[in-house]
Amino acid sequence: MSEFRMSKETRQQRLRQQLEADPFLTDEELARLFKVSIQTIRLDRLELGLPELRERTKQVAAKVYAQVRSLSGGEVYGDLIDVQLGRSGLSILDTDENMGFARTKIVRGHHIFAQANSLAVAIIDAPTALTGSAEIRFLRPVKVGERIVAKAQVIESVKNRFRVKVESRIDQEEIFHGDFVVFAMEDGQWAGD
Amino acid sequence: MSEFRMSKETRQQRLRQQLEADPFLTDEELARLFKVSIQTIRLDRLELGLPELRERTKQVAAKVYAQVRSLSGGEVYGDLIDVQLGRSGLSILDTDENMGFARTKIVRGHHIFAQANSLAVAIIDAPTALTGSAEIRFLRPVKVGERIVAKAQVIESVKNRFRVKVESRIDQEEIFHGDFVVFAMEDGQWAGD
DNA sequence: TTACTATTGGCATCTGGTATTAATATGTGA
DNA sequence: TCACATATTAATACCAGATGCCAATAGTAA
Repeated sequence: MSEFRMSKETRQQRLRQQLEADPFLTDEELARLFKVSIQTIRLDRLELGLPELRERTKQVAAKVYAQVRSLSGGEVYGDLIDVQLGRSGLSILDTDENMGFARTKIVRGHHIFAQANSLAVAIIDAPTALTGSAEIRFLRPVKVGERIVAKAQVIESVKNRFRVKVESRIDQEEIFHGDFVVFAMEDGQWAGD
Repeated sequence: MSEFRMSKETRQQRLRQQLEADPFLTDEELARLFKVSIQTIRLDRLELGLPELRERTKQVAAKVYAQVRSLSGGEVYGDLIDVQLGRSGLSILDTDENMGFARTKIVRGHHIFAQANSLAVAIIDAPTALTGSAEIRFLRPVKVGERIVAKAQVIESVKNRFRVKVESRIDQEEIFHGDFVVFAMEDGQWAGD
């Protein structure tokens, strides 16, 4: 019979945690969970500034969606500033929120790689070019919001095999470099594979 | 005045594509887009078996959410299937149209890298982990639509420095492998940088 | 008791739909 | 050209999961 009555404060804290753990709970379910009325839950959400179920769902969905899309963009990841086909190229990437880890705001390595890789491929003077291998190094973490400038240069080419060096900088400071081996190919070379 | 009237069939096809590209469109917006009434859109969705906005949103959200939550949500590129923190992990990436070059339908290397890299980082048992360097090799081109299974294994760890080997396969055939050096870090280690 | 906060209830309203039925267009074959 | 089929639009009732607002009640400390 002794129905414990949680203090408003602790209830609200737990509410926060609960929704963090599972954002797909309706107010009704939450009300049952905390043994209070639906209205109380709504008041709590209001006071805490927590959005409703649909909004939460949308936020979860949109977050990932943006992430995947950002990697899927055009043929070059970043903005191509200058290209001398077969020789060198330059691209800029403005990093943003959804390229980074939510907690640390540090840009995930594969975005930095994507910029370098797509640039390395873009400067090859051939209908199609594919990365064969690469040796890369991340020199310091990049924070969300920083602008990365990548410079690529062909340093050797033997037949259809190119070695491309890419250096990425933020304000002159080198934050990444990579040696890429890229293969140029005739159209349809791999088509019947 | 010549208002073109798309055939029902082509409209429905485009509707499908449109929702694939952006699942967050209401019937109203779709109606405007296709210049038909809202009812027509609803009939189309019914015939095509396409769920309503909220359902679509939920599905996108749930998919992400299903991925192991050991990291904060959708931090991994691909679907995390299994993780033994500090030891090994497995992820699947279903490649699609917009991961590839439009002309050749070959998946851009950085998507393959992104899967491997984020997996390598995910299996480290630390609040934060960052890629320091990597040596990678693309063994054959991947065509759009193929399913890549990446397997990662920690093969050495000295203090906060881990060497992780990742092998990516399509139907048992190895298509990529990489040696990553990943650093684990305490919370806030780079914060004041 | 009084005063105040916390909780609950009731009601109108909103969005983005489903489900159903009916009224119009529009096109096509005979 | 008429008749029928198919496609489109319209109208209405209903639902979930909310918001916003106001009034009623419970609990609690001075």
